[in-house]
Amino acid sequence: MATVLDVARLAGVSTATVSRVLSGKGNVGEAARERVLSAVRALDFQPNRMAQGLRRGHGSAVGLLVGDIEQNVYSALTKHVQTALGGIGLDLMLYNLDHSAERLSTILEAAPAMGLRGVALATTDVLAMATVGPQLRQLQASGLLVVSIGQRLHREGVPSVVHEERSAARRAVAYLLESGRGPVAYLGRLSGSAVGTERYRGYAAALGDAGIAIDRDLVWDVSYRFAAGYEATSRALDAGRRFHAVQCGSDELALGAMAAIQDRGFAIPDDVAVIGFGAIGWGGHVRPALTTISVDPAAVAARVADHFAGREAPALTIIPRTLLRRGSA
Amino acid sequence: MATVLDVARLAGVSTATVSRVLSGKGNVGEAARERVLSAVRALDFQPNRMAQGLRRGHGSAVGLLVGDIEQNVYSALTKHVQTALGGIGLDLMLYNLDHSAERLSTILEAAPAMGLRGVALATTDVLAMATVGPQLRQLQASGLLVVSIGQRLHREGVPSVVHEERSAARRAVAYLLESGRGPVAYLGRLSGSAVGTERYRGYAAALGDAGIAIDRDLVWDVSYRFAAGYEATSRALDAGRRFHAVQCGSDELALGAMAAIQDRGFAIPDDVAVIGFGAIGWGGHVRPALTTISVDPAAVAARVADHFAGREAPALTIIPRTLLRRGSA
DNA sequence: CTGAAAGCGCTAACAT
DNA sequence: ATGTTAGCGCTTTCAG
Repeated sequence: MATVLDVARLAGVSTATVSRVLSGKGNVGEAARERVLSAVRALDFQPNRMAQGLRRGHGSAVGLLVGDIEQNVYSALTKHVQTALGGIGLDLMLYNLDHSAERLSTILEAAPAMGLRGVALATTDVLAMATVGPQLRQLQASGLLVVSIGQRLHREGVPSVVHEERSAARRAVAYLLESGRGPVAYLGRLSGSAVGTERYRGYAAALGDAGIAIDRDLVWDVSYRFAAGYEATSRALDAGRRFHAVQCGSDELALGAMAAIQDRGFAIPDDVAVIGFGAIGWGGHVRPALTTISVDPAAVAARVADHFAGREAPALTIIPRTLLRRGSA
Repeated sequence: MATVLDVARLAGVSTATVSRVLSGKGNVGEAARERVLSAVRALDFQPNRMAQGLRRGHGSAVGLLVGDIEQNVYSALTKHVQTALGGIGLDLMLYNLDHSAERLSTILEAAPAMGLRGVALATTDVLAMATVGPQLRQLQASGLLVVSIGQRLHREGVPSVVHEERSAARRAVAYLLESGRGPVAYLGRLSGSAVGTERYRGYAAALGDAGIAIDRDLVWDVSYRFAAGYEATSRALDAGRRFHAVQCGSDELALGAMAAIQDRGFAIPDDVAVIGFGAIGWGGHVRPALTTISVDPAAVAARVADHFAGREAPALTIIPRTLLRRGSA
C-alpha cells in the first residue's frame, strides 16, 4: 500500500501538496499537479480511509439503520441508498435493528466512536423519543449528519425523507368505494408503527368522505407480516363479517389476506377485493396480481444522498405515491 | 468523546495500561485493572475505531458483497451475517454488486484502503477468475480475510460456505418423478450462474436415474427473475409442450411459472406441479403454497463468522437442504 | 507489573 | 505556490 509520502517522493513534492491535489482544496501549480497525478497512477495510490478519518474526525461511511433488511421495502431502500451514497464517495454500514429499540440505542450510542460520517434511520416503528431524541441530538452535536427515512422527525430537528401515507391510503379506499366494493375493511398495524396510524387515518378519511361510519369489526390491528394478515382475515371470514374489500397496511399483509380469502373459496376481486401498500417486488406476479400503492426508493435515496453530500435539502421531503391498479382490486 | 488519555488520567495509570486492560492482552495488576474499568464506565469511554484501525493496520468492519440485496436470498443472508458478525464485534459494510463484474473488481481493489478487516463475497454469478483470482489473492496477502458464500472458491484458496445444490435438486426431481408428475421441465439459469449449472445437473441426474432421456425442449435457460420464469413457461405452454411438472432454479422463477400456468387456466399441482429453489419468505403464502428447497442463512452466517473470528473452520462447508413440501407439488 | 515514547497515514495550520 | 510540522487516538515495543 503506497502512502502519501511515497507519492510525494515520486512526484518530487511534499505530502501537503499531494494532499492538496487529491482534495482539490488549496492552490497547486499546474506542473506539480500533473506530477502528483501521474505518481498517484503509477503507484496506484489510494488514501488510507482510517488515517483520513482519524485526522478529519470522521470516516466516510454512513450507518443505515433499517427495521428489518429481510423485508422487501427495506432491502429495496438499502439498494438504492447504497448506490446513491456510492455516488458521493460514501460507504454504507448496515445495521439491522430487528425492530429492537434497545439495539437502536446501542448503535446510536456507538456511532461517533465508529467513525461514522452520519446515520440514516429507516424504521417506521414508533420511537421512544424520550431516549432516542437526546441521542439523536447528541449525534448531531458531535457533527454527525442524521437523516430519518420513512418517519417524520423534522420537528425534532432531524431532516426527514418520507412517503405520502394518509392521502395515498385515502385515495385507494375511495377507489374501492367508488368501484362499489364496500364495505371495506382495514388490515394493518395501528399502534407501534408511525406510518400505520397515518394509513389508517387515510382509510377513515375516505369512509368519512363517503359518509360511512367506521365499523370497529372491520378494523384489524395486527403486525406487519404475512401470518398476521392471514390470521386476521381468516378470523373475520370465519366470524361471518361482511366486507367486499380489504385495504391493507402492507403488501405482506395483503398477501396473507389473499391467501385466507382464497383458502375459503372466495374469489378475488369479485367476492373480496384487496389492495396492498408498498409495491414490493413479487406483487405483480402473484395471481391475481396485487393492486397496491407505489413506493419510490430511488427518489428517497436521492434525497438522502443530498443530505449527506451537504447539498441544500428541505427539512421534510414527501415522496408521492400512486395507486398501482392490477388484478386484485 | 473521551480518549484513552482521559481514562488513563482518571485512573491514575498510563495509556498503555488502559489499552492493556481493554484488549485483555498483557498483564495488569488487579488494582489498576479495577480503576481503569471504573474510569471507563465513568467517562463512558469507547475506543475510537479509526485510531485503532490505523494503528492495527485494519478496521473492524467486514465488507459483504452481495449479488443483489433486493433478492430475498441475499437480504436474508445479509441479516444473519450482520447478526453473526455483530456477535464477534465486527460491523458490516454492505456493497451491492448488482451483478456487475466491474463493480466487483472496483470494490475488491479498494478494500485494503477502506480498512476492511475482510471481505465476504456472496454472489453466484460466474466469476472471471482471471481477474478476480489475483485480486482475491492480493487481498489475502494484505492480511484481509476472504470468504466465499454460495460459490465454491476453496480451490482458489478462498474458504467457502455453500449450500448443497446438485443433490438437493436431484432429490426434488426424483420426488416429482415418483409422484407420477413427469415429464418434468427444468427452468433456470444454466450459464452465467455458478449454482445454476449444479442445479441443472441434479435435474439431469434424477432423469438419468429414472432412465429418462433429456428433452431439450423442456430445459429453459433463462435469468433468475420473475419475468423470465413467466415468459419461458408461457412460451412452452403456448407451444403445446407436454410436461406435468417444472423444477425451477429459484423461487422467483417458480412464482413466474405459476403465474403463467394459472393465467392459462391450468391447475397447480394437478395439471402442472411446480417446485422452487430457495425457500424465500413469501413462498408459503402464495396459493397454492410453493413447494421448494430450503436454505439456511443462519447456518451460513455462523460458519462465515467462524472464519472472521479466526476460529478454526473448514475450507469448504456444505449446508444441507431439504425439500419443503407445500401445495404446489 | 507498568510507563515512556514512537508512529500508523493523513490533513491543516503555519511558514516561507 | 509549496514545504514543514504538529498532531488525530490508539497500540506496542522497549525499558525499568
